[in-house]
Amino acid sequence: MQITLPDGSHRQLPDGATGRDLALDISAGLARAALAVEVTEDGRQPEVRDLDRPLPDGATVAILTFDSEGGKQAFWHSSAHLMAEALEALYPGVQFGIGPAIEGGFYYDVDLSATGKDRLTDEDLPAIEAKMKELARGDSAFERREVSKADAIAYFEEKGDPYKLELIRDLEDGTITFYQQGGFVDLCRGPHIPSTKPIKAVKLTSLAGAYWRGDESRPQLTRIYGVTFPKQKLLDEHLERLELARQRDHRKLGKEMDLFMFSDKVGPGLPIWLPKGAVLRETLADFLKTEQVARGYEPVVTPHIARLDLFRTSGHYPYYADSQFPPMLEDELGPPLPEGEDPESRTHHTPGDPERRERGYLLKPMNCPHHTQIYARRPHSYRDLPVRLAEFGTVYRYEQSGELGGLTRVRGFTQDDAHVFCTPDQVKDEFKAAIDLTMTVLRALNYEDYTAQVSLRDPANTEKYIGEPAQWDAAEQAIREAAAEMGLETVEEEGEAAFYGPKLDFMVKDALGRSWQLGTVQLDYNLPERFDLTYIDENDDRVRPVMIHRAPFGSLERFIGVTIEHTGGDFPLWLAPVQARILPITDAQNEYAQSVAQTLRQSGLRVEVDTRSEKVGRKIREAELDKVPAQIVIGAKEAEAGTASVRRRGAGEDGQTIDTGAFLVEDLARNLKAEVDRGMGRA
RNA sequence: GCCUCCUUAGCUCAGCGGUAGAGCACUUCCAUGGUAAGGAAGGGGUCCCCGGUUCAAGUCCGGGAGGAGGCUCCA
Repeated sequence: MQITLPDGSHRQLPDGATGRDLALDISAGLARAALAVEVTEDGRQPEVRDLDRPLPDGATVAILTFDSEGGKQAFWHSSAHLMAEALEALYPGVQFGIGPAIEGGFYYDVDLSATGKDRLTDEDLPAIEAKMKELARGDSAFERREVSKADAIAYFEEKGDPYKLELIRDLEDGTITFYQQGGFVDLCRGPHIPSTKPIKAVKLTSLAGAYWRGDESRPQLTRIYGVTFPKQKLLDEHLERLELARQRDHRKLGKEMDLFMFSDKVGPGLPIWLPKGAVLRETLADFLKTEQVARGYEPVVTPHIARLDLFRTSGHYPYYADSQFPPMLEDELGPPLPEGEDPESRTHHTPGDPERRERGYLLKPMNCPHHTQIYARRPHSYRDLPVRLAEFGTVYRYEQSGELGGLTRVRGFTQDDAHVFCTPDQVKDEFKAAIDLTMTVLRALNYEDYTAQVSLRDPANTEKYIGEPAQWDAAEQAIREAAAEMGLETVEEEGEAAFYGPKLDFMVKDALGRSWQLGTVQLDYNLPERFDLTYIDENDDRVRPVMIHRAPFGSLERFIGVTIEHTGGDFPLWLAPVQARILPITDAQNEYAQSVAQTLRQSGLRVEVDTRSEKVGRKIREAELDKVPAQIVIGAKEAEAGTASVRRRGAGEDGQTIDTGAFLVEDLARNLKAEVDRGMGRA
């Protein structure tokens, strides 16, 4: 038989040869490192398979080692099985859910209720790790076996594992495989590595509760997360990388750099912006406001609350009542309370009952309902459109307590929101313009590593969306076309749409690799309908406008949180809360330093003066740690000559130039100001 | 909301039944030093909150609040 390698070369092997045979044919070293193979048969998707399965004639085959993604996945998946084997040895009777490989490791969901062990804690993990290493040294092969559905069911009924049985019942007969290593048998599609032996370094990282099949109404299993490596050194490096990521965590940097805080008394998920953090917000907002003026947006300002009726019309209330702060009720117009019900309970959540027409106010969860009222204040001609209303609007959402985190998930946040009201003909151009604005924003902050996601309806769950299916189809198609015409590569995600329409989301990753939605452009045919918005077209007919919701940052909170991590706190000059710090060498230069600071401030720069009686070395060190981009050293020479020496942050590392030289103070001010303007795209 | 973990000085953390500790920060004094930490002295704590066990509780037990990582949900 003939096998093609990824480089295009061919190998002749005897019929029935396996991946291992192929690896051996190439080199003994590769055979030792080989974990699995990736097989591509004519015209099919590549498939990762066990090393010891016979190869199909004529296929293209890549040998996978731990260096490849597929190799890692097989390695970690096998590690999950190894952990399961260890758990079964330590806790007989343990029942298993699913145990997949994930990005950066693996987990297994287990139910310990039948073992007498009521719960697992961190202290139990080292024993499990030790057992895994012991079993791994036993060098048991992962053996694949095809079984009939009946046999599979019989096995797990005998074993008493209801979760596996449920999984098997959903599978088709004839496609079921078991894998066994040592005494442990698991239902598994594979692939696996040949044996447990390469699993040398093991770290179980955390415990979490996870509902069976992600369903809150089903039992909660214990999820054990772990990661393994073929060498201890790789594990050490992995842990070191995690530690470095933690150094970039915006919660840590935000505290160190004095950007924002939380207070128990103010409340969870309600960030408080400190002076330096407020500068970030305002600078970003100014940057966007300037862009928006150039793009035909008009600013508006609306209140933080509105009558419940506004949100009844918009559909936010009562359907999303449990993710909103409880309404402020004035009185109740509905039927009397049922016998025995505490009237107090009615002053909080009263979701879901449209007959009970409470009167009151709601903290706004979105700005759009308010904006519809601005549009609706007078009749519009098609000649007026598009109308683009922009507001940095602060909204409040009652996120579940377990969901809150730093600045990326909060309960009160400010959207750089705008709503474009346009004719159906204008939708595509307006949508494209919003994409362009979002990309401009991301470019200004040097974001390159983002993905654009088309968020679509969940076809299996259409009742949670408002509006007509035909409109949804049209809207989803319009988004695809606009993105394609903007040259944007997109991925499509079902079930991620807003309840009122599909959207295009810009996703970026944080320091820990979690993906967050920042910018978003959303298409909405529904609110115009609900609020009966119209314009008069060329034929003097009343026609529905289309609404586009868009927020290039998404929210200032999340955007800044992610940007802190993206930059590691090293903000570009235009964004840095303190752009320059003057460092007099001795107290004798303090006065001159103040005059330099004054000159720079008059150019609009944010400047501090470090007048402490410390050595320059100390002042420079601390300016570096505070991530001040321009450090301006002033000694007797500068004071004499009317100049200032500039040291840029990061200088001195790797033998770089330490200072960029002495400038006349006026020139320095002009240079820095020009750099700021360039950064904001206003050169 | 559920699971696991955490909460001690402004910050980072040690202490884990017997009168609260370190480094940094802060204050004062000395030193006036040219590109990443000069020296000395000093001040600073309801050990998250509420109960319980104990002669004695940051320390053990229960409950609560807040935070972290997951799960679920998501406008």
